[in-house]
Amino acid sequence: MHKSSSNSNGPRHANLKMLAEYLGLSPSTVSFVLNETPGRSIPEATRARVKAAAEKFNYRPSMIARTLQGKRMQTIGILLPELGEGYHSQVLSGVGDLLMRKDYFYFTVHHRHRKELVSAYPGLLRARGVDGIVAIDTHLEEPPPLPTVTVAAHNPLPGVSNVFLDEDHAARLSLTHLRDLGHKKIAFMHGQPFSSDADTRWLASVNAARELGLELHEELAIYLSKDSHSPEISYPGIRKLIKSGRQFTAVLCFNDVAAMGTIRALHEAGLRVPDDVSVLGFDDIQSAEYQVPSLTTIRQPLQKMGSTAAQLLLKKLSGETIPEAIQVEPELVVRESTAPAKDAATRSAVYRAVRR
Amino acid sequence: MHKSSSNSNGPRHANLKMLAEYLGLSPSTVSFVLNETPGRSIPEATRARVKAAAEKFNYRPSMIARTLQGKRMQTIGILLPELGEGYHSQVLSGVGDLLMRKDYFYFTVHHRHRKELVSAYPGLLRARGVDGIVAIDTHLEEPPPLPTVTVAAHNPLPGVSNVFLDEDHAARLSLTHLRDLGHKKIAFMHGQPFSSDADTRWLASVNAARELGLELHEELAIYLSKDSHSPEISYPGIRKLIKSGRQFTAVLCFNDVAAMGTIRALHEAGLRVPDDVSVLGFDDIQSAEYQVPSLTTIRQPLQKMGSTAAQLLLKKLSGETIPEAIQVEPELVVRESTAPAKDAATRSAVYRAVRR
DNA sequence: CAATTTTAGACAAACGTTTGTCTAATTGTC
DNA sequence: GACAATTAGACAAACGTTTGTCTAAAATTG
Repeated sequence: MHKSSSNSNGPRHANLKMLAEYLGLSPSTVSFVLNETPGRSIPEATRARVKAAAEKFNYRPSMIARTLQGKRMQTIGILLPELGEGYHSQVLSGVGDLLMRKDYFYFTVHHRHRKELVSAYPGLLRARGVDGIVAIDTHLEEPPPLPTVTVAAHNPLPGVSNVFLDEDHAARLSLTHLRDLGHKKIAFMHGQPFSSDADTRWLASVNAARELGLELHEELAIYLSKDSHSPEISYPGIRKLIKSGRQFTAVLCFNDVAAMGTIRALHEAGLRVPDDVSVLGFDDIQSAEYQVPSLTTIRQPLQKMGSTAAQLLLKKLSGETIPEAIQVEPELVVRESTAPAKDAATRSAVYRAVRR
Repeated sequence: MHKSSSNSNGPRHANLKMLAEYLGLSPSTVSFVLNETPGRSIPEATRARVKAAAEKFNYRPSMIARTLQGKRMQTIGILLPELGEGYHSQVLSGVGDLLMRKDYFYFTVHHRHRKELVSAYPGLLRARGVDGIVAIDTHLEEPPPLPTVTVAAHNPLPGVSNVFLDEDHAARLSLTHLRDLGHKKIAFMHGQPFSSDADTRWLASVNAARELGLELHEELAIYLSKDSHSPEISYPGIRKLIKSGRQFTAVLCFNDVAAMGTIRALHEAGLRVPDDVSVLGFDDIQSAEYQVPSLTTIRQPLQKMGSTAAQLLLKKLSGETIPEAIQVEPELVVRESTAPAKDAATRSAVYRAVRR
């Protein structure tokens, strides 16, 4: 049970005291040299000796002890719903990349939308000395006890900056594209209720549709509910829609993953994309470009949203004032999964053929 | 520049001393109660008072201070080449999931295969108090100064356990499948040199091919080199192969992502998968199932490899002896991207047609 | 040369815990 | 009732840093 010397059996690891003793100096002096503390006069000769010794013993100051002194740990905590592929991991990668570039380390904690976890984690992170928090697509009930920046927040919180997509712009981009291709009967998808974007995106679509003079048929709405990040989320909904016999020439998907499931469901029903039905994705995740057919989609700059959030948090930590709302712009990426709508007659024929 | 009260202006956060003062007890007594330290007699009444106060002030002991005392931080560091989608993030998700279940936290650090980073990170992690390291697909030159478990290690290291796939089994599975479908002219892919699996997988394929009486033509070999995790890695290689006019009826891909690029390249050349060419993936990443056509692939239990590695590390940390080599078994997942080989005559005709 | 300033560094407190040792009061035993 | 044993808790050292205060020696000034 005891561990005497957990791994290497050397004399633990070099610390300030050992270094000081070896050099015949006091720990404080060594500390001054290594931190280049201003206002302390240490001759160059001594500085050199100290640095050489630090190098020799591969000394690395304990962040732990340093943090106990009230200094920054250079560490932040990232809260997100889920590990694995898709939206979250893209944002995470943006956050992580920037943090590493700035010599920050980070904890990743996932909560699967469970309230107890979401509320417990900030405290646990604080106990581990993190300086701040980035929360991605996470429903925070109250501002955490640490400087925080959110990405795709579920609700505005005082003192917490939020990085989010311009959903109105996104909705206009996607619906304009479909309208220009002649689509009128468009199936819509509503994201899972636990997704922060679900309602705003839906609302934005409704507004944009009205603006563009497109009708929105409730019978063509698909409500996602499955808590999954694989394409199966949209599969049953699309199958049901196909079986219902209702006509549609395009599907506006909640995200690219849902678009993949949609394409597969259509494919299995003998409907070709984009010849028979156009499919529009959302997010532009990495694999969107390499699907067959490649996905036309609304690109969210996910990595950039992540890095922006991280950057803002670091600024906040260094005392700067940062804006509360940071809106980023989407972009329409036209690929193969959308095409001009067929006229009604052709469509009906296809439908009859397909439904047997 | 100074920060007086970085965030909330309350009296910082509850600590042992404050709690003790409030209760009229010494910090040690409070500590004994909260940690249920055995061998200390504290009457139930006092215990209740302490617990109530801790609750009231939302007291959370500082892991920092605790770790300084030599206790475990309940934190591990995860080393991997890259953030984002694919192989690494699946393994990461397995590791992260298990760690969170065990109330461990973790740092993720990525190094992009850069040597200086790989060698610097273990020390930096130690300075932050991590108890151990999981290194995924990472080329470690020497055993880190902390208990370590690797996944898909590049080279064996003394005292470091490694979780890896049974590549011979995998090669037999894939080549048997292709042989049974009648494929003889099979294009092979060699992974990027920085990928730990590249050589072993190649060698395993060569061996399995010999075993099964399949010939391996060097002209049908594709060498990946691009440091990317998008399907573009295989795209140029396949295009070149097609242009060369060499005949092949199947492509054995290094991974699913490469398979996606392969399918796309074939598709663009007017070759249908699996009708004209069968494509076999490797890994079975989440989206493999939802490609069109869905990928036949060799499943690596990536999540499980991650969780196994994490589990082993925790065991090691608690003093148990763990095996040095943990081999996991692959599984053939047959989907749509492979089909019986067409006979040579048909193939040639197709080729002529395609090449114009 | 005496007085002052600067230099080079030591010393000690503090950060928030854990834990070994100590003590006063209470309880139990004969 | 005298003694021992137990109970309830205090006290202090330690972990590895940082940092404010102090001091002896050296250098500068008049």
